[in-house]
Amino acid sequence: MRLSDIITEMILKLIDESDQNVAEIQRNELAAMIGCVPSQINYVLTSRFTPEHGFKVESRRGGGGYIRITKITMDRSNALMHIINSVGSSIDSASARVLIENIQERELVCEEAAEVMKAALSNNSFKDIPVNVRDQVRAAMLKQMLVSQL
Amino acid sequence: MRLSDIITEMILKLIDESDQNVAEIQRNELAAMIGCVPSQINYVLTSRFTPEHGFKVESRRGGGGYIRITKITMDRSNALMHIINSVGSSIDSASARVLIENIQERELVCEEAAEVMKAALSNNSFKDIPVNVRDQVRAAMLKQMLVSQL
DNA sequence: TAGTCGATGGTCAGTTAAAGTCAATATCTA
DNA sequence: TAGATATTGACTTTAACTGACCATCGACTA
Repeated sequence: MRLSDIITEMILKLIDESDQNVAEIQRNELAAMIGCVPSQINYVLTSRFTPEHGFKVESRRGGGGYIRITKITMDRSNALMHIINSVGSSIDSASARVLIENIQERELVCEEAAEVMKAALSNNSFKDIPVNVRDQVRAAMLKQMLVSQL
Repeated sequence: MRLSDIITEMILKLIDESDQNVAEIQRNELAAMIGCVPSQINYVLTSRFTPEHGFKVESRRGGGGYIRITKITMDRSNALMHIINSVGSSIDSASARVLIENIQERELVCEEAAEVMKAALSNNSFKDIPVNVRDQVRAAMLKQMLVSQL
């Protein structure tokens, strides 16, 4: 059995045992328990606990640091997830705007958040970004912002 | 639990209990009560009770010395304007994140909006933007987003 | 009134305790 | 066997914590 699978199972088990769909781990501790290098934990997190997989990962460095993995379950989040997955690797300005207005109307995000998203994606913000990567950057950013609302 | 968190909570509680948004402590006494070195109190004060966090700290040495921590209250849009004006034409990722966390803590924007801002400015979103314009784009975008919340 | 002494708080450089990144290498799988 | 996936470990960054030494204040005393 692969290391990655062992780590994945451990984390899933921790989430399952918690009543909040959250697992809070200490990277070094978990690595020691499993017997792998700490950075392997990062690999698993970035390859299998991504937003696309329905997870949110937060962390803090320094003494008393931690990594918190949350499983997304709610309806609103499901709808958002669906939208996130529908955004490809590139999106033009007009489509992005329509999309944001749509999720706002459906009350998937609050008005303030929607305003911030529109501001972030505005032409004004993008004017120094080379044209050839704009739509790509916009898509990545849009997804990142939507994920933050899960 | 971290020492810093314990100290932070103690101070916040003292402020909360006072009717003037002020806590007055004796450094050595508090340190002894918690069981840490006195300078740890300073660490907490400089890392979590700064003006950016909305606090003012005054102190006096010598016999009968004290440390007085005051919570500043300011009108929301004035505070936001002040912050927008303090952002130059370029800002690095870490500074931007700190800034957003501050305005969130001070409740100048709602949590959702702050999350969106952090997501938009994350390194992840900026991956495809040429390094030489990143900080510039970030500053423009940050200001644009803050303005959207006025 | 000047000096000094005890009681405070302040500073800073160094240590420890995390987590993050990245490039090199290994292993699988189509 | 080529390309995707997995694994490793050296190096980086961030946050918390400590202790030795410094600065300031107030009171007391010669």
